[in-house]
Amino acid sequence: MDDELLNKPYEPAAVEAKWYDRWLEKRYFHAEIDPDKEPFCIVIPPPNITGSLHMGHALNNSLQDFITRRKRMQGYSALWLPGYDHAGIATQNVVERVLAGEGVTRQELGREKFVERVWEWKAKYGDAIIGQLKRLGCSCDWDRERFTMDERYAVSVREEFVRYYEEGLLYRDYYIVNWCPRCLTALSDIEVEHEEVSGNLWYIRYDLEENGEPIYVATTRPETMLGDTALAVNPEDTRYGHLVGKRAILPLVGRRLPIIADEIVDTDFGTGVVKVTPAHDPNDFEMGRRHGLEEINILTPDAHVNEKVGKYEGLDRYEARHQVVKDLEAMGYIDRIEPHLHSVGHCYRCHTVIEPYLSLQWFVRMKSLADVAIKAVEDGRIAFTPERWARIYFDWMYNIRDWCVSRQLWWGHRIPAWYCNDCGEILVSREDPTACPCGGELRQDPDVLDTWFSSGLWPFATMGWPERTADLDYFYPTSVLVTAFDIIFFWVARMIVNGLHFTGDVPFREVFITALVRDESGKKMSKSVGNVIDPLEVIDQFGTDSLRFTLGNIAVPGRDVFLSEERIEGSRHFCNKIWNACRLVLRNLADFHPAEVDPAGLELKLADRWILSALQRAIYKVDDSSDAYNYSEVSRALHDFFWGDFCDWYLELCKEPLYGEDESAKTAVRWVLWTVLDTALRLLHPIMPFITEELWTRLPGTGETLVTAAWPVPDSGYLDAEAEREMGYLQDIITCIRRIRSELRIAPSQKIAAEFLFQDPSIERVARAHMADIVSQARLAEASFVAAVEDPSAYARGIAAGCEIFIPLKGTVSFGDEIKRVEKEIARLEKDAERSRGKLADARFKERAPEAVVSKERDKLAELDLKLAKLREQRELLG
RNA sequence: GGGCGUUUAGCUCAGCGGGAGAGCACUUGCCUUACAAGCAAGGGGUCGGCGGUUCAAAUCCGCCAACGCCCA
Repeated sequence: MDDELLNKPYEPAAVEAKWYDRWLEKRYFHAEIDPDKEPFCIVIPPPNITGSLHMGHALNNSLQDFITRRKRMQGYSALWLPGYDHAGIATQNVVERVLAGEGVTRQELGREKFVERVWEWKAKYGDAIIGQLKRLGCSCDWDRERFTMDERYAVSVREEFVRYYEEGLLYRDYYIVNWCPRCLTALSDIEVEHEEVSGNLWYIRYDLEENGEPIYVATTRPETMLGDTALAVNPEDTRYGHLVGKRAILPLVGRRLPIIADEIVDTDFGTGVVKVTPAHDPNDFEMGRRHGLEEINILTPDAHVNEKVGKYEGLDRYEARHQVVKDLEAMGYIDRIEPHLHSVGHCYRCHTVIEPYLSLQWFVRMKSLADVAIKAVEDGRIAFTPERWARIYFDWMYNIRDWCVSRQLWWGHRIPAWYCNDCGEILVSREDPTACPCGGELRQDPDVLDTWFSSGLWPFATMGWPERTADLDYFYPTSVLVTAFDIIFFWVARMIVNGLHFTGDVPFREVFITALVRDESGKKMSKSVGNVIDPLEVIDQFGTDSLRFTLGNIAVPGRDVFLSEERIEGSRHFCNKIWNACRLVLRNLADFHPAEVDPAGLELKLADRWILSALQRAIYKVDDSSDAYNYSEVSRALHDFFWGDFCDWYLELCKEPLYGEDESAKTAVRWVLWTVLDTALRLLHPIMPFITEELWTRLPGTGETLVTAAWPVPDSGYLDAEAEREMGYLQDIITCIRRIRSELRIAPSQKIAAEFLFQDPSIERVARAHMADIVSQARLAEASFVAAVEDPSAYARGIAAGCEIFIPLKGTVSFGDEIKRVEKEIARLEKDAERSRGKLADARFKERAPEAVVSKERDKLAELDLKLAKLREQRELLG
């Protein structure tokens, strides 16, 4: 063959570089609005611009590409809309870290300069991410690439804010929020990660004002006592009923604290009396509002004690804790200290301990929005796969709380609210206002919006909403969202809420929740642990298709997946197998013209009919499993068909006619080879786009690209149960002889004679008709048919489907080996026979089990008994 | 505290009511003209434990244990 590429093992790098550029050049990935086609649309979960893509992205995007490519081949106008997310807090942190390396803080740089720096960062990493998606082979429509901070996208976000405000669903309030003292911003409830931390329970004595009666109060955060404005007990708690309505003295501070009764107090916690610090605990805050308590904020935004508590001012919260405890102890107010395990919230971006903090923030009123969103999933307009994730969604939605959307950051969508310095009026509008109606001076809210507030518009803002664009008309609602479970609350739920609210329709019809990728020891891959496998390194080493096939292979729905290099290597072997099989076929199809062949006129032999039948089954299986989002099954079906059926059996069996003299047989085989490869490469394309493209375009009579070629449709006319059954006999006979050869250590180069004694005439007919195949595959010198064997002890004796096979033991073979072989076989069959006999001896089995099951069992036992009889006879003859 | 998931061959995992499977690793024999990144054959498992349903359970149900995750 004169083609250099095909003379070597598969080299992914050259093939990948060649094809992706060509695909772009030809704009195959561009989705047109075509009324004659059904639309299919996926919007990418926009990766953060904080850095590069990890293995989770590789999995997620490989699967999206699989889905999109298959739909495109099925004739849909398939749009995969790409983009990335500005990721406010995460990106701001990353850039701040870079600045820190230069010895500058963002405050020193100033807001404007800082934001410029972030844009520079975005330019660099946005490109890097796109480069990675391209290396992965992603067939995104790059003409429609979007970024959540695009000017056009900002219009959508502004519209969202204004509409929510106008509808009364957005409000501004002093409220206790989750505050990150390092990021210096408010966070929403779900941006807080709770962790069990071992701390202490400090029992502090408060004295009753009227008579000095001691009241013991347990707390995990003694420093907050500085902001206490009450003590509380449960109204049902008989131990403390007499205290309610009286007052206690706050140690160190001397403030008089009312003692209140509130149902929220847990009688089992500590002593049953709790301190109430409305400005520093969410429960206390609620209690405080119910009872009209004073809210005393004792901390600065960076969690240092503020000027309200003279002596401790300037201490950070942990120094303050230490000092407060020390002082209390010195004054005899500490009753005891117990070790205590409790849950502490941490910032999901920087892992600093969260401080519940009173501040003025913007909130979205969620209840009514959530009700609509719940209904959409309940009535099936949106379906989750795997289904159980819907429950996670419901649980969260049912217990929804108002969403704090303002962030004290610089990187993000600026809140479109202006405050009048004179009259205090709040203006929220689509256009920037210049002055207050009262004539007063305006200042814009300095804060930005939660990133998820903007990404919650992704499926339709990317298509131009609030304008009614042609893209929205055609592609919206999108078809399926492919993402990981960890952002169901952050993102999936909010897109559903926004989609229903603003477009009146669901944003997507299905949500496919993919697995999380873990390393080989089961840990979540993370940079800090250092166990990440970089997708690009894997691609460099093994090729994109190997990585994609591996990711598909391990993608069992509903389970986290483990990735190891060994596994990827296995996929590389599969690539190479495909490559080499195609080399064999291609070198024999050089002058083959499929268009000139009339399939109806071909004389198909058993192996041809069998492989065509298996091919149809592979199509059915790939279709069913793809529709069920079970990519592990898809890749297994492809692997088993291509390697197990096509390479191991058909390619070996086809050589005889392929290299033979019979022209019509040759034509038939060449047509089958062509057909199987053509179809198999189409089936493989969505998961292994590069290698299949390279090989398919080399097949005679195909086309310039597989990207837009038609997806195979199974032809039930080729399903052939008879061929499958008969091929099974041949495989059984061939394997039986090979096993004898192997166990008797007969070298492959040594051709041997075999005598066949048939019990089953129908099998005999098949075997006789295909004896040439048996001879070639089992490496026989000659085959003969006998009615009986004179001296069986001179033979190795194999029992296959419907026949006995005798192989002369001419001296070269040890009788001892044959005895061992036969004994082993007997032992194995006996186990099966015993179980089968037991079943059939059970009257209730015969009564109640379906007839088909019973007769199958009977046949099985009869066959086993027959085989056993022959083998036992052989064992005795061998002495 | 509430919920979910996992437990099958040495390793990683499929299978989820009727004959225990794959890949890797291991053993044996092979450079057989597509492929040694390969071919052929083989060894290896009371399917976490206990109980139940069923003619039949790795598969369905209950309890328990271990590990992991989510929510509070």
